[in-house]
Amino acid sequence: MTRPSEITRDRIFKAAERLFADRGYDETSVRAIVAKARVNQAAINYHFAGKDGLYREVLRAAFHALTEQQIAHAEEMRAMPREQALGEFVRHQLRPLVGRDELTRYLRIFNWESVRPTAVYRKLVSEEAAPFMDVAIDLVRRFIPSADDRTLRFAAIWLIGQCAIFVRNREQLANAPVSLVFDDETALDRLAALVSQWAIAGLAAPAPRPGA
Amino acid sequence: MTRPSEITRDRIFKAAERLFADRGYDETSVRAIVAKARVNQAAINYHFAGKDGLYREVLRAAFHALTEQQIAHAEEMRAMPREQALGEFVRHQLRPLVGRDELTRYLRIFNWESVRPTAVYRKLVSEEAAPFMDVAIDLVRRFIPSADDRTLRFAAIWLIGQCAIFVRNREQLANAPVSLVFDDETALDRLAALVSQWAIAGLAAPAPRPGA
DNA sequence: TTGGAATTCAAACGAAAGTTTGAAAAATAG
DNA sequence: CTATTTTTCAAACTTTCGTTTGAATTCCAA
Repeated sequence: MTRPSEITRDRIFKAAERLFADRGYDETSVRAIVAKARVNQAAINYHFAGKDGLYREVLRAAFHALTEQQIAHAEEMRAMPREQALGEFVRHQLRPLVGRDELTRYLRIFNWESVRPTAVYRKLVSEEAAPFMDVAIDLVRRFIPSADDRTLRFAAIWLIGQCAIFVRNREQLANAPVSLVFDDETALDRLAALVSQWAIAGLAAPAPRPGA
Repeated sequence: MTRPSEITRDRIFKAAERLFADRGYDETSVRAIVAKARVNQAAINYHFAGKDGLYREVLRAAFHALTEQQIAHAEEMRAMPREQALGEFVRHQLRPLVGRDELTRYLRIFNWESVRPTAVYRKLVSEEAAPFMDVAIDLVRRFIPSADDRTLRFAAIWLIGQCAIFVRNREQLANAPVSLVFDDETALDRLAALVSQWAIAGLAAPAPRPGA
Protein backbone atom coordinates (compact mmCIF):
# COMPACT_ATOMS: atom_id res chain seq x y z
CA MET A 1 0.00 0.00 0.00
CA THR A 2 2.93 2.35 0.43
CA ARG A 3 3.82 1.84 -3.20
CA PRO A 4 2.64 4.75 -5.34
CA SER A 5 0.90 2.49 -7.81
CA GLU A 6 -1.11 0.94 -4.97
CA ILE A 7 -2.16 4.38 -3.85
CA THR A 8 -3.54 5.21 -7.28
CA ARG A 9 -5.33 1.87 -7.42
CA ASP A 10 -6.88 2.51 -4.05
CA ARG A 11 -8.01 6.01 -4.93
CA ILE A 12 -9.75 4.69 -8.02
CA PHE A 13 -11.39 1.89 -6.06
CA LYS A 14 -12.76 4.14 -3.34
CA ALA A 15 -14.07 6.70 -5.80
CA ALA A 16 -15.70 3.94 -7.85
CA GLU A 17 -17.40 2.45 -4.79
CA ARG A 18 -19.12 5.71 -4.03
CA LEU A 19 -20.11 6.52 -7.58
CA PHE A 20 -21.38 3.04 -8.40
CA ALA A 21 -23.43 3.08 -5.20
CA ASP A 22 -24.92 6.48 -5.99
CA ARG A 23 -25.59 6.15 -9.69
CA GLY A 24 -25.26 2.52 -10.68
CA TYR A 25 -22.95 1.06 -13.27
CA ASP A 26 -24.29 2.59 -16.44
CA GLU A 27 -24.69 6.10 -15.19
CA THR A 28 -21.17 6.19 -13.79
CA SER A 29 -18.62 7.24 -16.39
CA VAL A 30 -14.94 6.50 -16.16
CA ARG A 31 -14.38 10.20 -16.56
CA ALA A 32 -16.40 10.81 -13.41
CA ILE A 33 -14.41 8.21 -11.52
CA VAL A 34 -11.01 9.52 -12.53
CA ALA A 35 -12.14 13.06 -11.75
CA LYS A 36 -13.22 12.09 -8.24
CA ALA A 37 -10.09 10.01 -7.70
CA ARG A 38 -7.94 12.73 -9.24
CA VAL A 39 -6.01 10.34 -11.42
CA ASN A 40 -5.41 10.16 -15.12
CA GLN A 41 -8.05 9.00 -17.55
CA ALA A 42 -6.13 5.92 -18.61
CA ALA A 43 -5.45 4.75 -15.06
CA ILE A 44 -8.58 2.59 -14.84
CA ASN A 45 -7.60 0.62 -17.88
CA TYR A 46 -4.06 0.26 -16.65
CA HIS A 47 -4.95 -0.96 -13.15
CA PHE A 48 -8.26 -2.76 -13.69
CA ALA A 49 -8.29 -3.67 -17.37
CA GLY A 50 -11.29 -1.46 -18.03
CA LYS A 51 -14.49 -0.29 -16.40
CA ASP A 52 -15.87 -3.82 -16.26
CA GLY A 53 -12.90 -5.12 -14.35
CA LEU A 54 -13.14 -2.30 -11.86
CA TYR A 55 -16.83 -2.96 -11.28
CA ARG A 56 -16.19 -6.65 -10.81
CA GLU A 57 -13.71 -5.92 -8.02
CA VAL A 58 -16.05 -3.48 -6.31
CA LEU A 59 -18.86 -6.03 -6.46
CA ARG A 60 -16.76 -8.78 -4.96
CA ALA A 61 -15.59 -6.57 -2.13
CA ALA A 62 -19.14 -5.47 -1.40
CA PHE A 63 -20.44 -9.00 -1.40
CA HIS A 64 -17.82 -10.33 0.94
CA ALA A 65 -18.12 -7.45 3.36
CA LEU A 66 -21.88 -7.88 3.55
CA THR A 67 -21.99 -11.64 3.97
CA GLU A 68 -19.25 -11.57 6.58
CA GLN A 69 -21.11 -9.01 8.62
CA GLN A 70 -24.47 -10.71 8.24
CA ILE A 71 -23.14 -14.09 9.25
CA ALA A 72 -21.34 -12.63 12.23
CA HIS A 73 -24.57 -11.01 13.31
CA ALA A 74 -26.44 -14.28 12.91
CA GLU A 75 -24.78 -15.85 15.94
CA GLU A 76 -25.81 -13.03 18.22
CA MET A 77 -29.37 -13.28 16.96
CA ARG A 78 -29.61 -16.94 17.83
CA ALA A 79 -28.98 -16.11 21.46
CA MET A 80 -31.86 -13.62 21.67
CA PRO A 81 -35.56 -14.24 22.20
CA ARG A 82 -37.21 -14.65 18.84
CA GLU A 83 -39.08 -11.34 19.02
CA GLN A 84 -35.94 -9.42 19.77
CA ALA A 85 -34.06 -11.30 17.05
CA LEU A 86 -36.70 -10.38 14.49
CA GLY A 87 -36.57 -6.77 15.63
CA GLU A 88 -32.82 -6.76 15.12
CA PHE A 89 -33.21 -8.30 11.69
CA VAL A 90 -35.74 -5.70 10.62
CA ARG A 91 -33.66 -2.86 11.95
CA HIS A 92 -30.68 -4.23 10.15
CA GLN A 93 -32.58 -4.42 6.88
CA LEU A 94 -33.84 -0.86 7.24
CA ARG A 95 -30.45 0.53 8.17
CA PRO A 96 -29.60 1.86 4.69
CA LEU A 97 -32.46 4.33 5.07
CA VAL A 98 -30.36 6.63 7.19
CA GLY A 99 -26.83 5.26 7.08
CA ARG A 100 -24.07 6.63 4.93
CA ASP A 101 -21.38 4.20 6.02
CA GLU A 102 -19.49 1.70 3.94
CA LEU A 103 -21.95 -1.14 4.45
CA THR A 104 -24.98 0.83 3.37
CA ARG A 105 -23.02 1.94 0.34
CA TYR A 106 -22.46 -1.69 -0.52
CA LEU A 107 -26.14 -2.43 -0.04
CA ARG A 108 -26.99 0.31 -2.48
CA ILE A 109 -24.86 -1.36 -5.12
CA PHE A 110 -26.88 -4.53 -4.74
CA ASN A 111 -30.00 -2.46 -5.03
CA TRP A 112 -28.89 -1.53 -8.51
CA GLU A 113 -28.14 -5.12 -9.35
CA SER A 114 -31.61 -6.22 -8.37
CA VAL A 115 -33.12 -4.69 -11.47
CA ARG A 116 -30.65 -5.81 -14.11
CA PRO A 117 -28.30 -8.31 -12.52
CA THR A 118 -24.93 -8.57 -14.18
CA ALA A 119 -23.51 -11.99 -14.90
CA VAL A 120 -20.90 -11.45 -12.20
CA TYR A 121 -23.61 -10.74 -9.67
CA ARG A 122 -25.81 -13.69 -10.59
CA LYS A 123 -22.95 -16.06 -10.11
CA LEU A 124 -21.94 -14.48 -6.83
CA VAL A 125 -25.46 -14.75 -5.44
CA SER A 126 -26.19 -18.28 -6.53
CA GLU A 127 -22.89 -19.44 -5.07
CA GLU A 128 -22.66 -17.47 -1.87
CA ALA A 129 -26.01 -16.04 -0.83
CA ALA A 130 -27.21 -19.24 0.80
CA PRO A 131 -25.87 -18.33 4.26
CA PHE A 132 -27.81 -15.10 4.20
CA MET A 133 -31.05 -16.81 3.24
CA ASP A 134 -30.41 -19.31 6.03
CA VAL A 135 -30.35 -16.49 8.55
CA ALA A 136 -33.79 -15.31 7.48
CA ILE A 137 -35.19 -18.83 7.33
CA ASP A 138 -33.87 -19.76 10.76
CA LEU A 139 -35.46 -16.62 12.09
CA VAL A 140 -38.97 -17.25 10.76
CA ARG A 141 -38.72 -20.93 11.72
CA ARG A 142 -38.72 -19.88 15.36
CA PHE A 143 -42.23 -18.52 14.81
CA ILE A 144 -43.67 -21.23 12.56
CA PRO A 145 -41.62 -24.33 13.46
CA SER A 146 -44.05 -26.81 11.97
CA ALA A 147 -44.16 -25.12 8.55
CA ASP A 148 -42.81 -26.99 5.55
CA ASP A 149 -39.71 -25.86 3.74
CA ARG A 150 -41.52 -24.03 0.96
CA THR A 151 -43.61 -22.04 3.44
CA LEU A 152 -40.47 -21.14 5.35
CA ARG A 153 -38.91 -19.72 2.23
CA PHE A 154 -42.10 -17.80 1.51
CA ALA A 155 -42.05 -16.36 5.00
CA ALA A 156 -38.40 -15.37 4.79
CA ILE A 157 -38.91 -13.50 1.52
CA TRP A 158 -42.13 -12.01 2.89
CA LEU A 159 -40.25 -10.62 5.85
CA ILE A 160 -37.47 -9.19 3.72
CA GLY A 161 -40.02 -7.63 1.39
CA GLN A 162 -41.61 -5.61 4.15
CA CYS A 163 -38.30 -3.89 4.73
CA ALA A 164 -37.03 -3.80 1.17
CA ILE A 165 -39.86 -1.66 -0.13
CA PHE A 166 -38.94 1.17 2.21
CA VAL A 167 -35.26 0.96 1.36
CA ARG A 168 -35.67 0.48 -2.33
CA ASN A 169 -38.20 3.24 -2.79
CA ARG A 170 -36.92 5.67 -0.25
CA GLU A 171 -36.62 8.51 -2.70
CA GLN A 172 -40.04 7.99 -4.22
CA LEU A 173 -41.76 7.58 -0.86
CA ALA A 174 -40.46 10.97 0.14
CA ASN A 175 -42.61 12.57 -2.54
CA ALA A 176 -46.35 12.82 -2.99
CA PRO A 177 -48.64 11.06 -2.52
CA VAL A 178 -46.91 9.10 0.25
CA SER A 179 -44.59 11.74 1.66
CA LEU A 180 -42.68 9.64 4.15
CA VAL A 181 -39.23 11.00 4.92
CA PHE A 182 -36.55 9.18 6.88
CA ASP A 183 -34.05 11.78 7.84
CA ASP A 184 -32.76 10.63 11.20
CA GLU A 185 -32.32 7.72 13.53
CA THR A 186 -35.62 8.44 15.28
CA ALA A 187 -37.65 8.02 12.12
CA LEU A 188 -35.85 4.75 11.49
CA ASP A 189 -36.64 3.57 15.01
CA ARG A 190 -40.33 4.27 14.62
CA LEU A 191 -40.55 2.44 11.33
CA ALA A 192 -38.52 -0.51 12.57
CA ALA A 193 -40.76 -0.79 15.62
CA LEU A 194 -43.92 -0.80 13.53
CA VAL A 195 -42.70 -3.29 10.98
CA SER A 196 -41.37 -5.60 13.68
CA GLN A 197 -44.63 -5.41 15.57
CA TRP A 198 -46.73 -6.27 12.54
CA ALA A 199 -44.41 -9.02 11.35
CA ILE A 200 -44.21 -10.64 14.78
CA ALA A 201 -47.96 -10.54 15.23
CA GLY A 202 -48.44 -11.98 11.77
CA LEU A 203 -46.06 -14.88 12.21
CA ALA A 204 -46.91 -15.61 15.83
CA ALA A 205 -50.66 -15.91 15.24
CA PRO A 206 -51.98 -19.46 14.94
CA ALA A 207 -52.72 -20.40 11.34
CA PRO A 208 -56.44 -20.15 10.54
CA ARG A 209 -58.15 -23.45 9.88
CA PRO A 210 -58.57 -24.08 6.15
CA GLY A 211 -62.04 -23.18 4.97
CA ALA A 212 -62.66 -20.85 7.88
CA MET B 1 -56.06 4.28 -36.75
CA THR B 2 -56.70 3.74 -40.42
CA ARG B 3 -54.54 6.72 -41.21
CA PRO B 4 -51.01 5.68 -42.22
CA SER B 5 -49.44 8.06 -39.76
CA GLU B 6 -51.40 6.44 -36.93
CA ILE B 7 -50.12 3.05 -37.99
CA THR B 8 -46.52 4.21 -37.81
CA ARG B 9 -47.18 5.78 -34.44
CA ASP B 10 -48.69 2.56 -33.15
CA ARG B 11 -45.84 0.42 -34.42
CA ILE B 12 -43.35 2.62 -32.65
CA PHE B 13 -45.38 2.56 -29.47
CA LYS B 14 -45.74 -1.21 -29.35
CA ALA B 15 -42.06 -1.80 -30.10
CA ALA B 16 -41.07 0.72 -27.45
CA GLU B 17 -43.29 -0.91 -24.80
CA ARG B 18 -41.52 -4.22 -25.22
CA LEU B 19 -38.03 -2.81 -25.38
CA PHE B 20 -38.44 -0.45 -22.43
CA ALA B 21 -39.87 -3.33 -20.39
CA ASP B 22 -36.99 -5.63 -21.28
CA ARG B 23 -34.05 -3.27 -21.01
CA GLY B 24 -35.18 -0.10 -19.28
CA TYR B 25 -35.00 3.42 -20.58
CA ASP B 26 -31.26 3.96 -20.82
CA GLU B 27 -30.39 0.66 -22.42
CA THR B 28 -33.05 1.04 -25.07
CA SER B 29 -31.76 3.02 -28.05
CA VAL B 30 -33.99 4.76 -30.52
CA ARG B 31 -32.21 2.80 -33.21
CA ALA B 32 -33.35 -0.44 -31.58
CA ILE B 33 -36.92 0.82 -31.42
CA VAL B 34 -37.10 1.92 -35.03
CA ALA B 35 -35.51 -1.35 -36.12
CA LYS B 36 -38.11 -3.42 -34.26
CA ALA B 37 -40.93 -1.18 -35.48
CA ARG B 38 -39.44 -1.14 -38.99
CA VAL B 39 -39.84 2.60 -39.37
CA ASN B 40 -37.44 5.37 -40.18
CA GLN B 41 -34.93 6.68 -37.68
CA ALA B 42 -36.48 10.14 -37.52
CA ALA B 43 -40.01 8.87 -36.97
CA ILE B 44 -39.74 8.93 -33.18
CA ASN B 45 -38.84 12.58 -33.17
CA TYR B 46 -41.59 13.38 -35.59
CA HIS B 47 -44.37 11.54 -33.77
CA PHE B 48 -43.29 11.81 -30.15
CA ALA B 49 -40.95 14.79 -30.06
CA GLY B 50 -38.01 12.63 -29.05
CA LYS B 51 -37.19 9.58 -26.98
CA ASP B 52 -38.37 11.28 -23.79
CA GLY B 53 -41.78 12.01 -25.21
CA LEU B 54 -42.20 8.43 -26.38
CA TYR B 55 -41.23 7.11 -22.98
CA ARG B 56 -43.68 9.46 -21.30
CA GLU B 57 -46.55 8.05 -23.34
CA VAL B 58 -45.54 4.46 -22.66
CA LEU B 59 -45.29 5.24 -18.97
CA ARG B 60 -48.73 6.85 -18.87
CA ALA B 61 -50.30 3.87 -20.58
CA ALA B 62 -48.60 1.47 -18.19
CA PHE B 63 -49.61 3.46 -15.16
CA HIS B 64 -53.23 3.69 -16.11
CA ALA B 65 -53.48 0.03 -17.01
CA LEU B 66 -52.02 -0.97 -13.66
CA THR B 67 -54.04 1.28 -11.39
CA GLU B 68 -57.29 1.19 -13.33
CA GLN B 69 -58.46 -2.23 -12.17
CA GLN B 70 -57.43 -1.71 -8.58
CA ILE B 71 -59.36 1.53 -8.31
CA ALA B 72 -62.37 0.10 -10.13
CA HIS B 73 -62.60 -2.65 -7.53
CA ALA B 74 -62.26 -0.27 -4.64
CA GLU B 75 -66.01 0.02 -4.16
CA GLU B 76 -66.58 -3.70 -4.16
CA MET B 77 -63.83 -4.08 -1.59
CA ARG B 78 -65.50 -1.63 0.73
CA ALA B 79 -68.58 -3.85 0.82
CA MET B 80 -66.61 -6.94 1.88
CA PRO B 81 -65.50 -7.91 5.37
CA ARG B 82 -62.07 -6.39 5.95
CA GLU B 83 -60.30 -9.78 5.90
CA GLN B 84 -61.77 -10.69 2.55
CA ALA B 85 -61.00 -7.24 1.17
CA LEU B 86 -57.37 -7.55 2.18
CA GLY B 87 -57.22 -10.98 0.62
CA GLU B 88 -58.53 -9.58 -2.64
CA PHE B 89 -56.02 -6.76 -2.52
CA VAL B 90 -53.10 -9.13 -1.98
CA ARG B 91 -54.24 -11.46 -4.72
CA HIS B 92 -54.56 -8.55 -7.07
CA GLN B 93 -51.05 -7.34 -6.26
CA LEU B 94 -49.61 -10.79 -6.83
CA ARG B 95 -51.48 -11.37 -10.06
CA PRO B 96 -48.59 -10.48 -12.40
CA LEU B 97 -46.66 -13.47 -11.02
CA VAL B 98 -48.43 -15.82 -13.38
CA GLY B 99 -48.85 -15.15 -17.02
CA ARG B 100 -46.89 -13.16 -19.52
CA ASP B 101 -49.54 -10.68 -20.41
CA GLU B 102 -49.46 -6.97 -21.04
CA LEU B 103 -49.76 -6.18 -17.35
CA THR B 104 -46.56 -8.01 -16.57
CA ARG B 105 -44.72 -6.03 -19.19
CA TYR B 106 -45.99 -2.81 -17.70
CA LEU B 107 -44.89 -3.88 -14.27
CA ARG B 108 -41.39 -4.47 -15.52
CA ILE B 109 -41.21 -0.86 -16.62
CA PHE B 110 -42.00 0.32 -13.11
CA ASN B 111 -39.43 -2.07 -11.81
CA TRP B 112 -36.83 -0.15 -13.73
CA GLU B 113 -38.08 3.10 -12.37
CA SER B 114 -37.78 1.96 -8.79
CA VAL B 115 -34.01 2.27 -8.77
CA ARG B 116 -33.48 5.54 -10.55
CA PRO B 117 -36.78 7.22 -11.28
CA THR B 118 -36.85 9.40 -14.35
CA ALA B 119 -38.27 12.89 -14.09
CA VAL B 120 -41.19 11.78 -16.22
CA TYR B 121 -42.04 9.01 -13.79
CA ARG B 122 -41.74 11.15 -10.68
CA LYS B 123 -44.21 13.62 -12.04
CA LEU B 124 -46.65 10.94 -13.11
CA VAL B 125 -46.64 9.28 -9.70
CA SER B 126 -46.97 12.48 -7.72
CA GLU B 127 -49.90 13.51 -9.86
CA GLU B 128 -51.83 10.32 -10.31
CA ALA B 129 -50.90 7.75 -7.68
CA ALA B 130 -53.01 9.28 -4.95
CA PRO B 131 -56.21 7.32 -5.73
CA PHE B 132 -54.31 4.06 -5.60
CA MET B 133 -52.67 4.95 -2.30
CA ASP B 134 -56.09 5.84 -0.94
CA VAL B 135 -57.32 2.33 -1.68
CA ALA B 136 -54.49 0.81 0.31
CA ILE B 137 -54.84 3.30 3.17
CA ASP B 138 -58.60 2.80 3.44
CA LEU B 139 -57.96 -0.92 3.60
CA VAL B 140 -55.45 -0.88 6.45
CA ARG B 141 -57.53 1.71 8.30
CA ARG B 142 -60.20 -0.92 8.80
CA PHE B 143 -57.69 -2.89 10.88
CA ILE B 144 -56.07 -0.04 12.79
CA PRO B 145 -58.74 2.68 12.84
CA SER B 146 -57.20 4.61 15.69
CA ALA B 147 -53.79 4.91 14.05
CA ASP B 148 -52.53 8.33 13.06
CA ASP B 149 -52.07 9.30 9.44
CA ARG B 150 -48.37 8.60 9.31
CA THR B 151 -48.82 5.11 10.71
CA LEU B 152 -51.53 4.42 8.15
CA ARG B 153 -49.21 5.35 5.34
CA PHE B 154 -46.52 3.12 6.83
CA ALA B 155 -48.98 0.24 7.00
CA ALA B 156 -50.14 0.72 3.43
CA ILE B 157 -46.60 0.67 2.06
CA TRP B 158 -45.77 -2.24 4.35
CA LEU B 159 -48.63 -4.23 2.89
CA ILE B 160 -47.69 -3.43 -0.68
CA GLY B 161 -44.08 -4.35 0.02
CA GLN B 162 -44.99 -7.88 1.07
CA CYS B 163 -46.44 -8.48 -2.35
CA ALA B 164 -44.05 -6.41 -4.39
CA ILE B 165 -40.96 -8.37 -3.46
CA PHE B 166 -42.38 -11.54 -4.98
CA VAL B 167 -43.45 -9.80 -8.15
CA ARG B 168 -40.38 -7.67 -8.61
CA ASN B 169 -37.90 -10.44 -7.98
CA ARG B 170 -39.77 -13.29 -9.54
CA GLU B 171 -36.95 -14.21 -11.87
CA GLN B 172 -34.25 -14.08 -9.23
CA LEU B 173 -36.32 -15.98 -6.68
CA ALA B 174 -36.60 -18.81 -9.16
CA ASN B 175 -32.84 -19.38 -8.88
CA ALA B 176 -30.69 -20.61 -6.03
CA PRO B 177 -30.66 -20.20 -3.12
CA VAL B 178 -34.39 -19.44 -2.85
CA SER B 179 -35.77 -21.52 -5.72
CA LEU B 180 -39.40 -20.47 -5.59
CA VAL B 181 -41.20 -20.86 -8.90
CA PHE B 182 -44.70 -19.62 -9.67
CA ASP B 183 -45.79 -21.44 -12.72
CA ASP B 184 -49.54 -21.77 -12.30
CA GLU B 185 -52.63 -20.41 -10.62
CA THR B 186 -52.35 -22.86 -7.74
CA ALA B 187 -48.93 -21.58 -6.71
CA LEU B 188 -50.33 -18.06 -6.79
CA ASP B 189 -53.26 -19.09 -4.61
CA ARG B 190 -51.01 -20.62 -2.00
CA LEU B 191 -48.79 -17.58 -1.82
CA ALA B 192 -51.71 -15.17 -1.73
CA ALA B 193 -53.30 -17.15 1.09
CA LEU B 194 -50.10 -17.12 3.15
CA VAL B 195 -49.37 -13.45 2.66
CA SER B 196 -52.96 -12.49 3.42
CA GLN B 197 -52.98 -14.61 6.55
CA TRP B 198 -49.77 -13.10 7.89
CA ALA B 199 -50.76 -9.56 7.01
CA ILE B 200 -54.20 -9.87 8.57
CA ALA B 201 -52.81 -11.37 11.76
CA GLY B 202 -50.19 -8.65 11.92
CA LEU B 203 -52.60 -5.76 11.52
CA ALA B 204 -55.41 -7.23 13.56
CA ALA B 205 -53.30 -7.90 16.65
CA PRO B 206 -53.57 -5.28 19.37
CA ALA B 207 -50.55 -2.99 19.47
CA PRO B 208 -48.13 -3.98 22.23
CA ARG B 209 -47.87 -1.54 25.08
CA PRO B 210 -44.78 0.68 24.74
CA GLY B 211 -41.90 -0.55 26.85
CA ALA B 212 -43.25 -4.07 26.99
C1' DT C 1 -57.44 17.02 -60.34
C1' DT C 2 -54.47 19.80 -57.84
C1' DG C 3 -51.88 22.44 -54.44
C1' DG C 4 -50.64 22.69 -49.80
C1' DA C 5 -50.00 20.04 -45.63
C1' DA C 6 -48.51 15.95 -43.52
C1' DT C 7 -45.41 12.24 -43.42
C1' DT C 8 -41.35 9.45 -44.69
C1' DC C 9 -36.65 8.91 -45.68
C1' DA C 10 -31.32 8.66 -46.04
C1' DA C 11 -27.76 11.05 -44.38
C1' DA C 12 -25.18 13.65 -41.37
C1' DC C 13 -24.26 16.24 -36.92
C1' DG C 14 -22.45 17.01 -32.30
C1' DA C 15 -21.93 15.16 -27.81
C1' DA C 16 -20.52 11.63 -24.76
C1' DA C 17 -19.03 7.18 -23.89
C1' DG C 18 -14.92 3.54 -23.17
C1' DT C 19 -10.55 2.56 -24.85
C1' DT C 20 -5.90 3.01 -26.95
C1' DT C 21 -1.59 5.23 -27.84
C1' DG C 22 3.15 6.52 -27.27
C1' DA C 23 6.01 9.50 -25.04
C1' DA C 24 7.35 11.40 -20.42
C1' DA C 25 8.14 10.62 -15.64
C1' DA C 26 8.96 7.89 -11.64
C1' DA C 27 10.36 3.87 -9.29
C1' DT C 28 13.34 0.00 -8.76
C1' DA C 29 16.98 -3.56 -9.39
C1' DG C 30 21.78 -4.50 -10.31
C1' DC D 1 24.80 5.66 -11.02
C1' DT D 2 22.76 3.35 -14.72
C1' DA D 3 19.57 0.46 -17.14
C1' DT D 4 15.22 -1.38 -17.07
C1' DT D 5 10.71 -1.76 -15.73
C1' DT D 6 6.62 0.30 -13.95
C1' DT D 7 3.49 3.97 -13.78
C1' DT D 8 1.52 8.41 -15.28
C1' DC D 9 -0.10 11.56 -18.59
C1' DA D 10 -2.41 14.36 -22.42
C1' DA D 11 -4.35 13.53 -26.51
C1' DA D 12 -6.61 11.19 -29.92
C1' DC D 13 -9.40 7.19 -31.60
C1' DT D 14 -13.66 4.52 -32.28
C1' DT D 15 -18.25 3.64 -31.40
C1' DT D 16 -22.78 4.73 -30.12
C1' DC D 17 -26.11 7.83 -28.78
C1' DG D 18 -30.27 11.23 -29.63
C1' DT D 19 -31.35 14.59 -32.70
C1' DT D 20 -31.54 17.50 -36.91
C1' DT D 21 -31.79 18.39 -41.75
C1' DG D 22 -33.86 19.08 -46.15
C1' DA D 23 -35.45 16.75 -49.96
C1' DA D 24 -38.74 13.27 -51.53
C1' DT D 25 -43.03 11.22 -51.10
C1' DT D 26 -47.74 10.51 -49.69
C1' DC D 27 -52.07 12.18 -48.18
C1' DC D 28 -56.29 14.84 -48.38
C1' DA D 29 -59.46 18.69 -48.77
C1' DA D 30 -60.98 22.07 -52.10
